[in-house]
Amino acid sequence: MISNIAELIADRIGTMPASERRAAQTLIASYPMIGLKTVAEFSAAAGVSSPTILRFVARLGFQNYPEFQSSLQDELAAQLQSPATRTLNPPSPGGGTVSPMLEATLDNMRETFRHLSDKQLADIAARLADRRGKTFLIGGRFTDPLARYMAAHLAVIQPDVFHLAGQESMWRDRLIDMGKRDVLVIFDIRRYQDSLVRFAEKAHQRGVQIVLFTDQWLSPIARFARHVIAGRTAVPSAWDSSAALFVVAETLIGAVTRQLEAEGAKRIREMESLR
Amino acid sequence: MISNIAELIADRIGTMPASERRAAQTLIASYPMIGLKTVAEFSAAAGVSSPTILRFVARLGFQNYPEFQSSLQDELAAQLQSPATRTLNPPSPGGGTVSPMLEATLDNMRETFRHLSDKQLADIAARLADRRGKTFLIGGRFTDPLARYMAAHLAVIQPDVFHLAGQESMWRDRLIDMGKRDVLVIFDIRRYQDSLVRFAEKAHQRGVQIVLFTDQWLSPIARFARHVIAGRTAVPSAWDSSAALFVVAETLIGAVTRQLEAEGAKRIREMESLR
DNA sequence: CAAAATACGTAACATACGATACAGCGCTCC
DNA sequence: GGAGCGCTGTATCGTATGTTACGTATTTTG
Repeated sequence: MISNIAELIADRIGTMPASERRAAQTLIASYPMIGLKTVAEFSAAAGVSSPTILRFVARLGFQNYPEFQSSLQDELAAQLQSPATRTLNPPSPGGGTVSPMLEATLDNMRETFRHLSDKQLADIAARLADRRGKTFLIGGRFTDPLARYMAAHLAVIQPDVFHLAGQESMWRDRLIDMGKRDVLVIFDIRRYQDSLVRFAEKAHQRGVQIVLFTDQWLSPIARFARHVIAGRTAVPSAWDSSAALFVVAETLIGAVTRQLEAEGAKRIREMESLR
Repeated sequence: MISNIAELIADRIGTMPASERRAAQTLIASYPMIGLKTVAEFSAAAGVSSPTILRFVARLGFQNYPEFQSSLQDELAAQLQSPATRTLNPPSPGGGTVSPMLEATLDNMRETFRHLSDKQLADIAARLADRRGKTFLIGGRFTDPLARYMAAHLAVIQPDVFHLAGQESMWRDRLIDMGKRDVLVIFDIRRYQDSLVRFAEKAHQRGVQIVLFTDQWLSPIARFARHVIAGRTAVPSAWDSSAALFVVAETLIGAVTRQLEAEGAKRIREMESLR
């Protein structure tokens, strides 16, 4: 049963020619506002001609453009009157595949942040913003992208940020550059990697401050860590979700950015001018 | 400070003549839908003549009727995009000071999935699970980690998954391996990277099916993409958040895993035994 | 590889829409 | 009670908008 236009589009987008598909995608991207504007504006936004928009609308089963718009408006009106139904994409009747996943992920985030105090985040952010030392980041098999992501952002606002990539022997040797004033950010969730544990231990012995992103069962690295962030990772799936940790990482990036606002802004301007 | 048209009307309704007041009340009664319809419909609903509607609109300070409508639409769009401003989000139970960052991120996810149907995700998952071709993944400056993350997971459950890393010249040459049966997953959010656009175009010309992860403003690559996922990226910060896209990526990984359950399980067992 | 079919845009067209001019009506204030 | 003013609707006009016809480009099929 198809109850709204968005679903209708999703249902038929597969049978559409390229240009009409572009129209469909443009509409979905800012649903449903573009559809309330004129054909000319719609076509310009989608980068196609007006007849294509009209053909697209006709393919959806409408007699003409105004009828299509009325339908969108009715839908909007219904939606506005009962905000409760705003959980659009109705709880997919039957074998709902998406919702449980998303729900679990959102729960994970709420739960993760519930166990995370503002103070803790502020402390870590202050540590990362403290520019007397260097910042190293590293992750495990599936979490290394998180380390990269964080490194990419931190590197924009401050110098001396290094992502440790490549083979174990490569980054193991970087230990020699690390000291008391430096920070090592490690991402490690189940199954915890021995190589990372060993690396963390060595770094710890050299006095490096370790910030650990892990799951709720805590990687053994927690022993050596100055700060531990335990994220929820459980989702209805065979593997673990890193989404909560990702959001914590973004939150930290935001906090650090704010602390370094002054110099950060200057830095960003400089970078722009280097392009 | 008057921020929306409803307030504006409430402010001036006292100074209006009878008929215009009727227009105002009619609009408020089913705000803002009537205002999006034609002057004729509006006037009929209010039981006044069309010139009265136009005078009413003029009195609110608009030059003409279309301008008034655009203003209403903008307002509506803003409202739809930040559900937080609607009082339906229980202000974080427990009264803890949750960072606005987290709130924005959660909103982004809800909003992103609101524009994303199960069908769409299922289609993309089916495409990715279809093992007649290869899967390539690539991302931009800040989104490449997402490509890596997805690649790492997909590679566990199926062969022929390649993350395109390193210098542009490196992955550009990989084009020669790509054909009609292959899928290219691209992550590209503002500021869109020229190199990626060029790459996507070339791949498209070779018949490669492109799955694009982008922001709500749509990377130019959308032109060439078979499937477009538009995630919300706005957070109270200087940069854009990729969290919503991350979650979509995880959801897709989950869907693909489920589709390949049978062979996937076998594959994972094999891998385990290789350790 | 040729031929047919489909997709797409340009440009001309018709109409429905917003805008305006004007006249009638009621109200207020000398 | 009459003159003036403001409010409102009817009728008309110009135009922006949706629509359609047609030619070219592209893809598909035999």
